[in-house]
Amino acid sequence: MKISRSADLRLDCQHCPVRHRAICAASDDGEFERLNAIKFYKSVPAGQAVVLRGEKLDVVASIVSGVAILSKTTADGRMQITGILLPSDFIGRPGRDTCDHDISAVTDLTLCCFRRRPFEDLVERASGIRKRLLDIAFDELDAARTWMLLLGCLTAREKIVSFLMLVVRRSVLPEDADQPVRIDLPLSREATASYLGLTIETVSRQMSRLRKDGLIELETARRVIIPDTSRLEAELENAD
Amino acid sequence: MKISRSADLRLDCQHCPVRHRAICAASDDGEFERLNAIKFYKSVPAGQAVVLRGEKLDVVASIVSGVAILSKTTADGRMQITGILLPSDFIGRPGRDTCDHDISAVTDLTLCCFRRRPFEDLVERASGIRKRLLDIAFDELDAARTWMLLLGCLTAREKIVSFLMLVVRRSVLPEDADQPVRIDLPLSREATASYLGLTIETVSRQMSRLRKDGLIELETARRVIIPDTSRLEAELENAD
DNA sequence: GCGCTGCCTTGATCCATGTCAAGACGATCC
DNA sequence: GGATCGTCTTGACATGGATCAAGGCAGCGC
Repeated sequence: MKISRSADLRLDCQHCPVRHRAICAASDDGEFERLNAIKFYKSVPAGQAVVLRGEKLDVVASIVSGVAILSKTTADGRMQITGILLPSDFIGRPGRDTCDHDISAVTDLTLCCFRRRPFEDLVERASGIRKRLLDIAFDELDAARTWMLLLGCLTAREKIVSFLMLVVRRSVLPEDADQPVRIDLPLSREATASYLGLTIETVSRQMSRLRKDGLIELETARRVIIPDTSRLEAELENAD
Repeated sequence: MKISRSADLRLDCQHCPVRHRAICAASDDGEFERLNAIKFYKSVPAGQAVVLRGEKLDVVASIVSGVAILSKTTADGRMQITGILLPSDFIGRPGRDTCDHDISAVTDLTLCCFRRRPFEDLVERASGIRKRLLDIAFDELDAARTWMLLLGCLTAREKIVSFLMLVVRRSVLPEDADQPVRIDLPLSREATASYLGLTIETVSRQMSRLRKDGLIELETARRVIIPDTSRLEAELENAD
């Protein structure tokens, strides 16, 4: 990733939308100040790569706004999306200067970046950040393993329902979940297919079947209304 | 996991087979002494669970000898193995007292355990252990994501070849890899199937096809001879 | 309005892998 | 040796999802 500071970004930690969930969340005042001192913002336009596999990556970052994907690709071009990155999610690997993933921006992205070395030094000294980092790593690991269950064992319909419920959980407040819910899918059909280990056509067909079964309505291809989330979730009673 | 100390285990760190690869690897003398002071050994017989999903787990541990598996299961019994644990691999999650996985012993197991709280305290104070732990977590994460590519994109044959090569890499010295190699598969056909997101029958058939194609020989079902590892690996030229 | 272009949907067909079923093989016990 | 049991292999068949192919539809530039 080229480190091009975005002069037009004047975000301030006080008003940062991810202040309480990102890597900086658990830091006390002193740690926070030091993080603040070394941070800089960066924008990445939709569709552009943030890093490619094997490239040098000498920053770590939090996503402030936008959606990115982590992916791996086979030599002959088959791609698997291994994670969606939403605001507050963490990018990069302390202790290593290369990346073994492709990361790319799905929408326009704002990143809060830290040069890796100063960040590592800070992690050494700041126990709040350190704990948060370790927790983030283990949470990601749990999520990856949960996704392995999905990829290896679930049917196409269960995969789609799992994906819809994932978006609901990340974008709807728990207290609103018993009413009809409208969600915007962060991924195209193609990206969804790649995330779920399916093809575009299968994703599309299963969406149509869920619509015919009355479990969802499609306002547009990317905007979904779920009249009753518990009924949709019930489709997973054999899964999870 | 019940903490039953094994009185008959008198292993000593000096002669520990995983001394240089496990969580203790990067620790300096002082840290090492303190780890040593709180460690205790535990045996788990083959087939027995180490922890079940949701159970309390108030220790962390390194595998000293034997093979264990991490797995997740759906409500109706479909199982996905999410990782194989071999000697030097790490079990447990600092900072959390429950486990969201099943872990079970495939062979008789010897674990080097640390009660979680004292271990966490030590991690706070010992930077060598801390770095090693973070590195282990990120390595596991990379491995999990690589496996997602396998589960989502590879064919049955490619999955089997990947698995065989994985065992080769973990059990054969690099300098011996250009000669015919004999490996003992750590998993039954059933467990292999579950690891690869396949059925027993498909695993068995693909092994037979690899045999007919002259890429492997089957001394027994679990003991495989690979006359030419590079030729086997070439089967993956479209994958990875 | 019209014609692109990119994304999505739907239908027809195919095939890799799953499912069901029948042995084969090896270990263990008597 | 023979019976039994668990594990593995092989065959016949079924099917979920992939592939191939043909439009539909919304956004955008002209």
